[in-house]
Amino acid sequence: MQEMTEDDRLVDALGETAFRTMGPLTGLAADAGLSLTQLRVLAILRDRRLRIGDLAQYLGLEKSTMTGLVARAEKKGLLARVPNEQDARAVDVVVTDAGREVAASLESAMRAALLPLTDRLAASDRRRLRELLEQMLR
Amino acid sequence: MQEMTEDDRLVDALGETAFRTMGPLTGLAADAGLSLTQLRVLAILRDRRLRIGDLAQYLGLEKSTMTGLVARAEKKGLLARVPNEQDARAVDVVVTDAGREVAASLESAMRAALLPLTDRLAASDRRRLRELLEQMLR
DNA sequence: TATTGTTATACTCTATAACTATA
DNA sequence: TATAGTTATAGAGTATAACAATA
Repeated sequence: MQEMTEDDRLVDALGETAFRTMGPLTGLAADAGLSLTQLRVLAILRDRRLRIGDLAQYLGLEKSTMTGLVARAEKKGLLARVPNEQDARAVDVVVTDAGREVAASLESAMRAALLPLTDRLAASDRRRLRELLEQMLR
Repeated sequence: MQEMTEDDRLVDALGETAFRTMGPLTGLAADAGLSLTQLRVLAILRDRRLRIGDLAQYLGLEKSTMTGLVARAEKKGLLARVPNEQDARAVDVVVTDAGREVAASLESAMRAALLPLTDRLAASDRRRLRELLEQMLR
């Protein structure tokens, strides 16, 4: 049996962390009648408006997939399509007031749901972990 | 605008880390013709055999969902169903040799795919991050 | 001609409800 | 009667390919 390297162990821990984080998030989104992807779209559009194609690229999805996601969120009243002023082919996607409310209430629920994950760490370790993750993501 | 607490920032960083980790993993699994869930099943069954219901519970899915997942993986030759010896109603799921090969090759590909995520950290910081994550997950 | 978004189609994932076989 | 798993059905997410409107 091959010994795992230090970096292998880090990568494994990142993977496990991702699964343990996604679980609660998926559940919470589902409770609100949303998929994780729709939740991400809501978060992304919180402070900007993007065209369908840009949104798709941002999420690594096909344009046609984005069309469907936006259509379903629009039917729920969370997003709206508005014509792009510069380019008549393009469509801007914006969050509605209702969408903003849902996003805000989910945001706090998610923080509450993820916090228990960090229970095993002392406050100083949580701070250090936060610093390291932020640096990694920068 | 409310100031974010230290813990809020940690939770946000965990969420972002999860998304940034899942992206590459999903892509790699897809390249191998697998969903992330099927990959997890392969990993879970690496060193044990579980019944359909136990697998479902482990993953937080319905039995009927598990039936489909196993059926598709079985059709690809990665998993096999074997009758449970104690209970004639039950079915054990096991990984085939082909499944083991796929899992092993994906494992190394995944490590390679996630490593760049940690580029911005010095070796000592990567080590510290690994320690903190392992402690958190313990 | 090239690009933006939509539509048509197909497959996977997921859940709920009804069912079969066994306990 | 209760449990294990399957089947039928339905909706969401995803991709590919073909298409219409605009650039």
